[in-house]
Amino acid sequence: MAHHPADETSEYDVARIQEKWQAIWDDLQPFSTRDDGDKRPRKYVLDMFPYPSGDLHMGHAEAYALGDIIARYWRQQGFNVLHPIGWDSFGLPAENAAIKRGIDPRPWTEDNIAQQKKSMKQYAASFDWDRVLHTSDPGFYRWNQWLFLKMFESGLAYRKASWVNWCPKDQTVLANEQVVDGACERCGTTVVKKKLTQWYFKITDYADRLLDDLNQLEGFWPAKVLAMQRNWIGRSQGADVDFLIEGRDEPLSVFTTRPDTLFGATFMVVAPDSELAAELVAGASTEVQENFAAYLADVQKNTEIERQDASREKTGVFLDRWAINPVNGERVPIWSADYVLADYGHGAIMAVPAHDQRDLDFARKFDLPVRVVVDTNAPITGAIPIIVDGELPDDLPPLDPAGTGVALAGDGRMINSGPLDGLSKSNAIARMIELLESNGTGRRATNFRLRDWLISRQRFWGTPIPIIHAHDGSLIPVPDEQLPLELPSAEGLDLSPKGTSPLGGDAEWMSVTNPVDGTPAQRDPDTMDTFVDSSWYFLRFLNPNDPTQAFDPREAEKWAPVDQYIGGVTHAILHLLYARFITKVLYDMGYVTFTEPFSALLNQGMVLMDGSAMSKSKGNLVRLSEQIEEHGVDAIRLTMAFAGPPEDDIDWADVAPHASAKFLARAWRLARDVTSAPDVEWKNGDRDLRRVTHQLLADAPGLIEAFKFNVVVARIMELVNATRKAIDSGPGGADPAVREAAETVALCLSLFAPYTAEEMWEALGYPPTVALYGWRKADPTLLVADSVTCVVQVDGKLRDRLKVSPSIAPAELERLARALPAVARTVGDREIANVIVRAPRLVNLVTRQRGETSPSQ
RNA sequence: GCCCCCGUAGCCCAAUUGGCAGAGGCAGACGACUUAAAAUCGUCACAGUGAGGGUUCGACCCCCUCCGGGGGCACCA
Repeated sequence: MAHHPADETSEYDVARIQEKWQAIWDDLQPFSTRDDGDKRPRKYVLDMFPYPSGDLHMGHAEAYALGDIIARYWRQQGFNVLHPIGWDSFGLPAENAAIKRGIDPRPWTEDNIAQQKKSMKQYAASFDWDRVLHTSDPGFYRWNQWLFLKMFESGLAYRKASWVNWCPKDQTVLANEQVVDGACERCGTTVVKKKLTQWYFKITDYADRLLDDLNQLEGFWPAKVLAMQRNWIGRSQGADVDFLIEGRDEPLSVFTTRPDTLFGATFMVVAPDSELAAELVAGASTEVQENFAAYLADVQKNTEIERQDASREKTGVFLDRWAINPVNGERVPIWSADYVLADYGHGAIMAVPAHDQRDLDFARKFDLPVRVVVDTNAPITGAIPIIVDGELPDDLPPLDPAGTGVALAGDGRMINSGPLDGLSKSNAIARMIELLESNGTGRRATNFRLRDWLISRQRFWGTPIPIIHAHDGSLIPVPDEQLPLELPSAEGLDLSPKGTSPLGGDAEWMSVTNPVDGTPAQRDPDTMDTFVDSSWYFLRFLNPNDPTQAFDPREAEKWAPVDQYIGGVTHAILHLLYARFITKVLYDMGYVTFTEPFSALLNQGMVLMDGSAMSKSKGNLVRLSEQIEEHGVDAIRLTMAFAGPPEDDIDWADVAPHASAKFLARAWRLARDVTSAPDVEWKNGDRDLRRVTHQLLADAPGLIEAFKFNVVVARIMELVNATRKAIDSGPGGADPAVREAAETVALCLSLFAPYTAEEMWEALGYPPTVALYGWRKADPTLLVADSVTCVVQVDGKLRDRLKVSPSIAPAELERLARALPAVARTVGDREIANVIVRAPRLVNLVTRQRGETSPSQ
């Protein structure tokens, strides 16, 4: 009782404790990573940085609780842990709030950051507060501009005119990744197509590496995220095939994954919105041109949602042009239809209706020929159809896709295909590619679903693109000494969405002198996608205030890549793909020595209320500030950790923060009830309690590293219960084992409930701070039980138990088991056929009827 | 349509990866303390693992089929 100051109440007063320790931590700065002479091994633990729209919410509370457990864990294990935080402070919410209130986005953003920072400190997140960054800070986005210019120099940033996704509400273009089910990811408005000249990053140059390097992350990233990334990149292997076009000099190339079916190509289709279609139709009759123009107009009225509806009727027009099949010299008609996409492959396909469902649907609609070239009923080694007793079954489906309407997509043997006849699908593909390559009419080819990353935005609140448009149309980088190219004040600017960049309305800002020849020129009025900011911010944390470089490569060598990244699965594709891409670009440029930015990834689930995501409109919003007010920070953090596996969603209706608070008070009371001095000899303590303590010391690290935080909390509860029992009805509060147990509880709790842990640690007679006190190793002699329970089974059923030494010999164990009365009774007059002994845990006696030599049939 | 994940007490979740189904918590019942209540402390009850089949001496765990829930991709040639 002597170890806590008398002037403090004996109540567990959450508000008082929180205030007290925030002041101490501010003073001691226990989580700073400034010391260059630090010889400890390093860990970089990073939480995805928040968007400063309002105060922290329950989702932040979960993410930052989990990230903080990991950061505190590695510190406790003796690592020098870098755990920084910053704000993703550019973007639409600030801009929209500014428009709504008629103010500049800056103060709104700054207020929110100040609020969130205060809340994070209260939440006891162990961030290094010396390394804060904001992406809307010119000191940060200056290096965004540097990155852009590096990309521009190396040809990875380029402008092109194309049909882009356009959100009519936000009045801005969207990256492919920001279009979900044909609607704007942000506001849900149906996205339309618009032809614009925009800036792109050439991520497709890295498609192979982005896909192949995912293998390195296997086991360290959630399998789900790896699958989503692989799906998104969508690599297809096949061949390009060149078709001659009558009346055209250049052949037309198509991409196909099924070059084996080239003999079955009966028509070609080009995307209506492609250059190719326009060119082909230009040489056709007036009637065809009119038909095509009408069709194209029709297609462009369709929204993405309508176009992606695969069940809708096929549409198209004949272009009255003809192509020559390079393998059999056949003339095939060329059609245009919107089921072919302009920006995939070559914007044109060879149609093989017998073996492709889309082509078959089209052929049936427009009465085009269907020719089967793969006998999908012919037997293939290891594939269907199944041969029964050496005979083919006689109920095989007919090879009549035109009649049945079902394309024959399966494997089989080639027919009607000249030199390919008799080959299996995979052999025919290989053979056809050889043929095409030797004739010079085709070649092996790969295509990706992934498109280049559209990075320009027609909005104000983002990084200005550092390019000057000369009067002759040439693109000139803003000279380095003129960076940062700062955003002007929003005052007097019309930020409201109108389809053109607000910056374009600032004539003074827009006008610039061409740095090459001194002539008048214009700035680029667009700003960058905020995903550019977050694609490299983890490197900026290494020297967040360095005015001379984006990051110090030597610091990157020390700390990067990020050892543990923590964030929501909502960023499984976009942010992670872009960060992986930019990391590879920086690697190629020689700035970093690694190719993947995040060595390990943990996705936390969502916090729900009554089964669905919280929202004001649903009326199921739980306010973090109110939860903290009611239960305390520690109880909320603990509840987040204890609710279940981190990647599972937490339904706040299913968890009990008040129970966490009760448990923490219970733990805290242990420290108060310890009556021995800090220097007692633990080895004289109660052995049973010590065993529980040391079992936890032995198991906790592995459980934390496996992210089984809920299990660790359960085990701490177990130790608290055992300690309570020892105090109240065991050896009592003076027993050294009770002190050892209470100290262990404090050490473990410091990961989850820092305030309670500090308070206990102080009450137990130690100076601050428990967060920097190292982990204690378990005593192996306390991990071996004096005796273990051995299960005795007869025919797999539990019949009795034995208390035996852990080191008992199998033969001895079997003898003891056979001698048990319950065993003898169960075996009866049956004969023991087999004995399985897994000393010291289990004996299983397998019996059979006397006289039988083998188990009955 | 294709691919992936998950189904364990009323509820949230464990189970050393094939060896006693229960660590922990919520909710519940009972008891102690109290004039009473709250808080606290203690005791107790509750499932045979979504269904069916298979492999095995032995299956929550591995295999197959089905049911239920969740997620990703999808006119990408």
